[in-house]
Amino acid sequence: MAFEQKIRMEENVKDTVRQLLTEYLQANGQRKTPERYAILDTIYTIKGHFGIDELYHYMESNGKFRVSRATLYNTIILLVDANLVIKHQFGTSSQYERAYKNETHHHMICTECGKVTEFQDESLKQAIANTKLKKFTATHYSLYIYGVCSKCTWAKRRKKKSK
Amino acid sequence: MAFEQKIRMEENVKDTVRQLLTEYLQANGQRKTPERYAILDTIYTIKGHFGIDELYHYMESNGKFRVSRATLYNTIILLVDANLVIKHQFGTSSQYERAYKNETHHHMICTECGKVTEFQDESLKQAIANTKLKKFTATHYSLYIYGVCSKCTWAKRRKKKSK
DNA sequence: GTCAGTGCAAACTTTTTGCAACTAC
DNA sequence: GTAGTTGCAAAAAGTTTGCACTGAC
Repeated sequence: MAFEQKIRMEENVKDTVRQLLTEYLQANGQRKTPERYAILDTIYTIKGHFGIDELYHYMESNGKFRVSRATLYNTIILLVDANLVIKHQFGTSSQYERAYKNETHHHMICTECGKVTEFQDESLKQAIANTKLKKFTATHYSLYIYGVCSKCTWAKRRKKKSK
Repeated sequence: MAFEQKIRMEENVKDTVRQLLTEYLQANGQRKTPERYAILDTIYTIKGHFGIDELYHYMESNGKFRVSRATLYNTIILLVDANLVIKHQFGTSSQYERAYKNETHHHMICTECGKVTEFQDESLKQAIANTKLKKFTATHYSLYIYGVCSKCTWAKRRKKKSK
């Protein structure tokens, strides 16, 4: 796919989620503040996972719009409720990622170095989607597979030998 | 199964994990302190998930052995490394559960009230176990399905109506 | 004009760290 | 005896909260 086409698609996604946010705010009688749109836009600019602090610094250095941490915390909860952002809890701090037009993926987490790698698996995806739950309306899910990445496997062996 | 038999099985599990801890400590040249065994024992007495604070108060009120929070944090990391405890990150604070002889299960998490419910699903379990990962040695996994529990579904409807 | 939403700083919660005292080896 | 561990208290990290001010409606 051509580069320019990719950019155009990204813009479409941004427009769409902006629209979705507007609808959500209207439906809930909440205000359409510039902060909320700026935060949503930034989130859909970032690829992959991010934490609140990262988001804060990204927006600050980007210079387009400055918001306080408190507003980030408030807004991210709103965006999670609006199903525009997904929340994860990998390590100490919460991690987030965009929810709309984001390919479902699973996570491998290295227990040695904490590195998080995404991967796709169609049959796994289907197995989870086909699972019927009692007394529960599922909206989304997270699968975290813990283990040791190849890099750390070697580091660990060296470490054990030297002891 | 008779009640007494269950108790006996539980005791066997405790003995086994104590043994496993001993082996782990020996293999890594670490000390066999009474604190470590007391903490392991307590964890395998608790059924289900627990946080550090819960564990702290449980041990305190139980009166058998008093340990500091710092030691709990240190020891739980050790036990996770020894594959005797599994770490989760549901909400703000870390949650843990015993790893040995604990039926693999999945988690449903209500995004409204935060309630965590466990469930079993054999085909899901197999689908995950059969997934091949590149450059990664998996030890265990966690599947969290987010959504709204039946209780909160009703509460939410009432709330929306009243708005 | 009104009240939801924002920024700031203080408070709070959970986890980590430095250091003296202790104890398993 | 000596280093690995523990307990304590202080610090750090992440998140929430109270309140005055601002701006979307």
